[in-house]
Amino acid sequence: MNVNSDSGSGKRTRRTPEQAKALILQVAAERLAAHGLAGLSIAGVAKAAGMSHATVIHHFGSTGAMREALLARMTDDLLADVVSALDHQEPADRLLERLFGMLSRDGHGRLLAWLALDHQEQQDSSVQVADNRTGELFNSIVQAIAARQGSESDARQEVFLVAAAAMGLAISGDVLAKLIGLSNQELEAFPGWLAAHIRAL
Amino acid sequence: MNVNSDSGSGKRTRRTPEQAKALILQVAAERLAAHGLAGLSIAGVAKAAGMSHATVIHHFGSTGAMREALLARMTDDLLADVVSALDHQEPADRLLERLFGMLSRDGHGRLLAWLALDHQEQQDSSVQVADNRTGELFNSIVQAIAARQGSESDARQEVFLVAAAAMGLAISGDVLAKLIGLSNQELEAFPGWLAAHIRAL
DNA sequence: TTGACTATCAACAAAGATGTCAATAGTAGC
DNA sequence: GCTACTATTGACATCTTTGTTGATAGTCAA
Repeated sequence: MNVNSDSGSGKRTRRTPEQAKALILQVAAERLAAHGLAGLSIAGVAKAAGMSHATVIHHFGSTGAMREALLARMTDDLLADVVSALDHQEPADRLLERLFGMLSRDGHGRLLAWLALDHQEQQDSSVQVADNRTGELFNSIVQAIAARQGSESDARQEVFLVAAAAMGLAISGDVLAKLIGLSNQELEAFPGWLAAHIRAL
Repeated sequence: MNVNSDSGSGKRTRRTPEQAKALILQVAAERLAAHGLAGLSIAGVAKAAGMSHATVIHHFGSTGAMREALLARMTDDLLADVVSALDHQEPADRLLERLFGMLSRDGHGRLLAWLALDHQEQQDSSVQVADNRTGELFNSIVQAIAARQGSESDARQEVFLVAAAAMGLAISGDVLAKLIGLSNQELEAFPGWLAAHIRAL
């Protein structure tokens, strides 16, 4: 588990700030996937990374900042993946599969939702949950859809529907599927189903 | 704010267990709407209800049990509203408006999502997020849709889409709308738009 | 080698949440 | 009025988490 086998000796491992941040975020991502949101406590992450929690705070400033940095990194990955898929002109069903998959996997969507909920409660509008690159990506998708068919407003509604569904799927997909009686096969087929029907709109 | 102006005097207000539970849940609901999920701490609810937090625990057994009781009450309201709308044969767009509205209002969807997140992390499957009445309602809706058109599997996917979108909307509707560039008008029109296009499927 | 810089750490502080317990005080029934 | 029952309470204990601080120890440059 421990990245550093430092435990016994009194030696300190000194890293560059970049290395330290990268290590911390990597461990945090692993813990998010393994232990869920509760795994993102400052003490837990620090211990798993083989350092004191004071060090983590030293690098990120606060627990919240660390979590947002993690979200930013995961969102970077997500955006890169979507952009790459768009560049390679993958079909819509594959694209939705990727999007839904990445949001559901490794707790990304849950972290996003959790931070969004947190920010919603405080009127802390200074902190941005998602940066503007996400907005630009959404915009370009909207433009692409609108160019091919229908009005721009319809395109926005479409994208909004997909995005909202993706969030809902990531957060409570299992529960909803169970409630509705969706089989595992049907659940897996959902992205394809949605892509097919959205294309038909 | 305080329900009881008990503060100064040493008098105790003795309630029946039913009255106490009802009062606590009402105050909890108000606090959820006003202060968000953080407002559901046992101490906070108790103080707002004008009683000691030990009393709250006495009635519900634990903090988690109180929150689930609140969820159950809110879900009851939601189901009752949907069932009533179904009985009055309201058009689909009105129905979706109601559903989305109730989930977005008063933090209902957020509480639902929060509990879903919590339960997902613990493998605490003994606790049910939603009781089986919800499942029955979903099932009857699926049957109704399937009877009118298409396969039952398609109907399940449709219902699943709407449910997931509703959750996503409740949790991060504002953020998503901002990111996508959806105007307030378009956001309000979304339920109607979705109803129209789902009916066309 | 020396010194400045700072990443790192242990210890401490403070806040908050959850839950327990023994004592107290309403209330209903006798 | 008296008694049994229990809703209510303040005080206490415990745990978790976040954040601070002064000291320590790598590292690089002069």
